[in-house]
Amino acid sequence: MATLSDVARRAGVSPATASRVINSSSKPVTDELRERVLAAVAELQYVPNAHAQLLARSHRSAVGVIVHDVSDPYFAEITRGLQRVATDRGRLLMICNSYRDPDRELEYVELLRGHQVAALILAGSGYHDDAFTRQLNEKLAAYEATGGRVAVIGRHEHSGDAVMPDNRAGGHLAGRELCELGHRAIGVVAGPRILTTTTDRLAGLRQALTEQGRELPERRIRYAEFDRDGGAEATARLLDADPGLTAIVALNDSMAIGALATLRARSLAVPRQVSVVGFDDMPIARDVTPALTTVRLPLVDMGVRAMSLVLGTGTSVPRFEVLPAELIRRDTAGPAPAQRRETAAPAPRARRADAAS
Amino acid sequence: MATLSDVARRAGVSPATASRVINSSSKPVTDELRERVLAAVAELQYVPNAHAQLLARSHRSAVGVIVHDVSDPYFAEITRGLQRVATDRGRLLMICNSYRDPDRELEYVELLRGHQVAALILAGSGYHDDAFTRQLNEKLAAYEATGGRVAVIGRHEHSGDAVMPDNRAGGHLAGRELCELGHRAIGVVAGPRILTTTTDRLAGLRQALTEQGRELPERRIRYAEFDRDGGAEATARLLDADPGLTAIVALNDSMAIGALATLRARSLAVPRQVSVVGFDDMPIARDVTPALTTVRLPLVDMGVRAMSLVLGTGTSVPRFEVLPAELIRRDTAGPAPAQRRETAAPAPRARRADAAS
DNA sequence: TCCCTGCGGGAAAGGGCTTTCTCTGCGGTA
DNA sequence: TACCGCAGAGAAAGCCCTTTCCCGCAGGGA
Repeated sequence: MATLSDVARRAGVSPATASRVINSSSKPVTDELRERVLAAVAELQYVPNAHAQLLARSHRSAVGVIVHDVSDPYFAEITRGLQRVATDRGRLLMICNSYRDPDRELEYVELLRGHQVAALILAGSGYHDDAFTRQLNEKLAAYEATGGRVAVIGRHEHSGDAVMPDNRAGGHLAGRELCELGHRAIGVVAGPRILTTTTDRLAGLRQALTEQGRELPERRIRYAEFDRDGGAEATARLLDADPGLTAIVALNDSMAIGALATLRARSLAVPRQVSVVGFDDMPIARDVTPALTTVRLPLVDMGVRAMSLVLGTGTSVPRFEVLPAELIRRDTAGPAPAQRRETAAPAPRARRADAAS
Repeated sequence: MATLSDVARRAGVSPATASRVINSSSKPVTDELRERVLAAVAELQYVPNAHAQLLARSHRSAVGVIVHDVSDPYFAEITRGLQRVATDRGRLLMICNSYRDPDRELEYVELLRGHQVAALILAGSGYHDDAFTRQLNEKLAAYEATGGRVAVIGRHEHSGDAVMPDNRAGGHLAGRELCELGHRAIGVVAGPRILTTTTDRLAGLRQALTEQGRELPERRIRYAEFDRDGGAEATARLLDADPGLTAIVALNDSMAIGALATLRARSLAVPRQVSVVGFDDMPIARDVTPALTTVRLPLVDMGVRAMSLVLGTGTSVPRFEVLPAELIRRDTAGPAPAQRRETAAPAPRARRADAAS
């Protein structure tokens, strides 16, 4: 690889001058030398060694991001928001997938710190695991102590800046909707119980049912992986245990899609026999058939906010933003079947949130 | 940030010794000093500066990847394959999204070269743009000249190692299937015409139709963005121009999903009135309703192969691997409607490639 | 007792870049 | 004419590590 001194030598100038030309520094350089340097750069196909640059420069510019899995639409959307702001501000993003492995998360914090990122963003559910949470907080605190900025998305156990989707309110929306549609036998297809996202959404759901005089016994909940296959499998277990279920809440849309697959395989009509409500409103939700009724989270916006917090001026008080959830009514949730319905169907209203395009 | 000399000072040893302990070098260090160093590391929360390390060490380890968009399932799958091999070999991946912008692609090649990646993988369609192709090849050649390894996935215009899905054969499969089902009025929802992927798939499709005595006039092709909305929009234009179409080939699954949305919005039954065939077989294809008949590409495997090529021993002859396409029959392609059907329906056969799970 | 060997440790030389500091030479002012 | 100031270039000091080279010392063999 050609180095800066190669360029300088070829142009017949000092490395200092070459550097100034290449970085268009404020220090003036005569046009003639500038030309010579530029020519040498082109001839040698010179590209500065980024590591040497980062070492020599003092200011850090890249931002580290740790997500569960970028290819999961939930995180893809959040990442889109992060990217948008980062690109606007000329920041590079280093994105790492933890695949929901707490140890890997810890490792990545170290790795990114080692890469001298200016800020760190952790997106995705926290864990009900005190030892891990303590360790993570220690590492984050150490990082912040050296001037690093930290923001978390969707996890409340860290003390720094945080952007939180209102998971609890979202769960509540889903629960209330199904109650109003007259459902009593409601099953839940949940993500891993160690995730705070799971328990938060579940808590809101349970609260809604309780308010309506229903309840949510443990036997109507199945925990599985937070993905399509997990949802399919949990739904199967749920139906095996209680064939009389008239509604299923899936704690994210991927699981909801799995639930729909299982229902289809068992020839249960949606929503005539069984209603389904998802969570997140990822893009594909409107394209499955029937289109998925779900709880929308402003995913892109969450990313935008988190990145803005972290790149903005730091305050000593950690900021905490809660972004609202919203119920999107499409076609998978309908009135409970008559023989099981307990209350009158609600007044008619527009049932579709968005037209097919 | 604590530095190595901070650690060394605190432990009362030289930086050399500290470095040896931290990197568990082969050079022996007495247990006592080792302990002291480790203690100092823990107390100071020391993390080595990755840039300094990379500068000091000679060997490059990270691998750069340029894709159109990781959150696009096509690339998500490829990336999964890349990751798998990279992780096995202890390599870090730097993934960059070009968002199908050739200039950004060029920039990223420079950027990754600057970051001293050991290898570079470009995934995604090439462009019908000679000036760009030449520039890219120059940059890649310059990189290879300094010992870098390069592999491309799905683009044939570069001379190095390449992994190619058989786009042409895939197009042929889709075309033949629809011909055998008796379709004559076949429309195509295509990606941007500047992409080689588009033209390759189109060429195979056209060949199949020609072989069956049909043809594929330009007026039955609509070009649009390679995503869901592009597919929806192109399908609408196609149907407006020719309402008598009995089949639509979408040149990727995202577009196919858009096509299904448009057909649904126009109350055209799939596959009774209009058949649809997609391309890629991304995971969601089996979960839409009706489940999507599509051409499967071994996406994960493509990633695995490319990474293996690039991390394997280099040969002077560039290797070129073509991976086969396969038709996956699900529920969106059926016999042409009777009044339009031109040949007898084919012999009955199993129509579903995979059971609902 | 002396020398050689080998182990454990440190000094120091990079690695490629940025940036401050220094130096030279010129034009302008008193 | 003497001096000051400044523009433009280079020298050199880091940035933080790794790794080679070298040194001192203890133990073993002659």
